[in-house]
Amino acid sequence: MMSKRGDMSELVSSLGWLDEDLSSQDGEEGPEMGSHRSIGQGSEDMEDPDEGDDDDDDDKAGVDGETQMPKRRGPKKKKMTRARQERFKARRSKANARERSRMHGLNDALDVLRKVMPCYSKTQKLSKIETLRLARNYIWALSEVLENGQSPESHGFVEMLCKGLSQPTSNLVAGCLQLGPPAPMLINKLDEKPCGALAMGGQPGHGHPLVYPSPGLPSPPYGSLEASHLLHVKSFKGSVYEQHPSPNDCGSNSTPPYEGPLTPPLSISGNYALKQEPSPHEGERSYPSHPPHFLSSLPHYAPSSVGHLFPVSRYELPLDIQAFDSFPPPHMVASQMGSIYSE
DNA sequence: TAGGCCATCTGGTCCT
DNA sequence: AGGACCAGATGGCCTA
Repeated sequence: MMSKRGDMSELVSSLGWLDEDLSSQDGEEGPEMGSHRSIGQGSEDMEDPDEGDDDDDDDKAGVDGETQMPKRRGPKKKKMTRARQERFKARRSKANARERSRMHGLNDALDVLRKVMPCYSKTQKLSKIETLRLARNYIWALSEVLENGQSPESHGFVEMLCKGLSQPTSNLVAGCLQLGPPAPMLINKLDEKPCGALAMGGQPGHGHPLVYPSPGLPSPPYGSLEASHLLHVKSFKGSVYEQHPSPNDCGSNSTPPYEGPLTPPLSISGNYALKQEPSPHEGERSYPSHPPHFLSSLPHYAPSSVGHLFPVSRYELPLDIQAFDSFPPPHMVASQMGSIYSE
């Protein structure tokens, strides 16, 4: 398959805008990146700002409308002097480094987010998209707890958490929420144990073989529980199936569940005996109409304070997981989240 | 081997 | 002018 980039490369090269030296730019950056790295350098970035007025903007000439000039007319300033090459390379290299740094910051933030999710695994990281989906669901579910009094032990709560998640992620979450109350000795051993094993056999009397494995489902391990995350699941003392869904559960309360165009239907629904009805509004977002009120108590933080992201290794959940018989009260959630951004 | 996920490079656009 | 942000492209790695 000839890629677009490949096409551009050929085009640019044929126009003589490329200097063979450029193909080795950014050589200091990582082992990857192959031949495509030098593509697209016929843009204005290549132009030397010192070259005079009549040299520039021949790209824009074709865009500005009145004149239907072709973008490139004739062999103008196609020569890449050594100095220009060096300038361009330096600029590109700096931009690449910034972009890498920016993406690393984004990934660090995602890691932090993963760690405050109700299910966290060192060995089986949630993908980026699944992390975001689970976070959305978690906020949504907590808001239901706070605003509508929905029980975090209810079947609807778990259903909300798993809404739109992929099958393995749903199993991971469901498996983690199957845990009984954390025992101190158990907590220390949770790190490396797949939560599936815990759910199935680690907690006799609490682990109900209702969630998985299920025929056709991938087998655990999907992850394990961090001790700090047991705070999120401590309220799940028994199986979620020890209760019948109440009229307050998400399926019937005022806040319609999210039914976005997400991943394929959840097999977990079978395990939970949940009904995954196809949404009549596929593609529409159906979030709660207003943000959870506990979020309003979160401290404001300037983006700049998040810019230098706190090292993940230094991040600790400040909540005492033993302190609550149920979900942490909103103000604790808020303070916890506030502490994330106060470093 | 196909597909999913990811990191990286890149050029364009917007903002300060 | 330079940086931040974004989206597209690409190739590597992993797994079913």
